[in-house]
Amino acid sequence: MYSYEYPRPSVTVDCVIFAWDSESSDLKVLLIERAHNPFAGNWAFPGGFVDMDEDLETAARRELEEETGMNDLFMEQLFTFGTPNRDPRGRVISVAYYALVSLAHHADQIKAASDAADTRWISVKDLSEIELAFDHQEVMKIALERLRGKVRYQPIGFELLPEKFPLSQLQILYEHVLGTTLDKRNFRRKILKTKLVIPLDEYQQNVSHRAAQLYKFDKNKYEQLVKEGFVFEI
Amino acid sequence: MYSYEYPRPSVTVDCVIFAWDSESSDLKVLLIERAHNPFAGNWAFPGGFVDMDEDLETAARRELEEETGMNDLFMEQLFTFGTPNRDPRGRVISVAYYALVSLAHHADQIKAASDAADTRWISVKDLSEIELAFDHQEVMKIALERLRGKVRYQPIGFELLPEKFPLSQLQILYEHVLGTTLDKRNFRRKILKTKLVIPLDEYQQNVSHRAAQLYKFDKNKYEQLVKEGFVFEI
DNA sequence: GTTTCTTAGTGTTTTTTATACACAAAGTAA
DNA sequence: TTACTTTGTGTATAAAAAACACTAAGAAAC
Repeated sequence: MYSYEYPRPSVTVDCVIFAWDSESSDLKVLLIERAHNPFAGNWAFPGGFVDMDEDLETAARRELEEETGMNDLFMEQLFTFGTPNRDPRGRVISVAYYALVSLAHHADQIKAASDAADTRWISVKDLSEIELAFDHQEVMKIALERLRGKVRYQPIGFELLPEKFPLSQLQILYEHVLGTTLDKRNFRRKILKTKLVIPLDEYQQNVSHRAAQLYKFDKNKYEQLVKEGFVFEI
Repeated sequence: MYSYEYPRPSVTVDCVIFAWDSESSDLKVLLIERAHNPFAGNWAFPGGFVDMDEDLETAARRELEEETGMNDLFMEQLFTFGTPNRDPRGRVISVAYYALVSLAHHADQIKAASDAADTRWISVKDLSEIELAFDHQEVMKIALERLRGKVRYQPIGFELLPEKFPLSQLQILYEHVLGTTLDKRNFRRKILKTKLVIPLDEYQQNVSHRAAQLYKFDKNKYEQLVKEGFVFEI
């Protein structure tokens, strides 16, 4: 154990908050423009210090709620970044989390947050051209890899969609995250075979073409099936 | 940033060092018996404080080398544990890593380490009956889940075997880690189809039955194939 | 109100991959 | 020489993945 005289690192949490924008079919992340140095004017993931009596995930959820107004989102620890000079002010070890949220579903809450002058949803595909603070480009890279890897064997894609969605939206989401194209018939067959999506007696509204049937994800059924050894796979 | 008066957590690294004992076909981890309180007499994973100017992985590799005498092992960040009261002495955040090593291959170095009175290789299957310090049972659980998950889509099983091994050893290793039985012919076909194992003109020695042909893993070829988009899968 | 445009929704065939399964040959020990 | 243990090998069946194209619905434009 360090003596009290011995310097200790600071410990922070950072949150990569992914959102799927159904309108524009675009994967976005929430970024904050830094007002002060270091990296004033650059963008950074929301984050902050971990309180001394606070659990890491609790701290991450607190940051998440502060920025989006939402709790109870899908959230998972991503990676811990601790390169000695990642923060010029001193030794800062950052435990990164990533969260998934549907932009359409929570449009109202999120809008409040994103209306703040210094907070913005930025498309993942534009991110390489933006100056990110600290090692947040690296954080982003690892978050994307994780999302890509995980979406195939855990039904987390649904966390990014509104409660009710057409299957085409789900397919487009998968295609964007995985960076591939998928055959419509094969994709629908596969999804429906899992029995994890429930068809509703509702249809898309305000579209200028045939309206698609809406479905919802049956999370309870999934959790029950997992206990029985079921493994989701796309 | 915390002011210097504000208390900060300590940050440690802990290493779950997995080894495969070919002799007894047994998966083991390296544990240290604690001499002092808290948890005197209990077993714990090797670990220690991160120096202020030291990278996290560097710290983990330093601990690993101190305990096993080996460097350059397969090692990966596992998870960061930070529940406020996981260490009764104060707030300690532990970044856990896991490493893979072949017991047979490095028998000499490891023996030196494991000969120390307080250091021992303990079979994973006996671990639930052993009193582990801190939250190390939880660490163990997560390390095993990771190993099980990862072994199927990354050729890390080879890291646990000696340089030259018969295919039967590889199969037994997979069966133990995955907790299943595998068909010999199908398993061999699958492994050979990847072209990642090179058959040698050498055979098992000192066995009281027909000696099996030895193979070695072609790591360079694997890394090259990965660049071309190859995905290992068992 | 007919035409145009866009997206929804649906089956079958072929190819690939996974699974199930058994016996002869090698080599050591008794 | 016999018994025992482990190696090493092929085929047939079942399941899953991939490839592929047209009709129907509905809104918008003319």
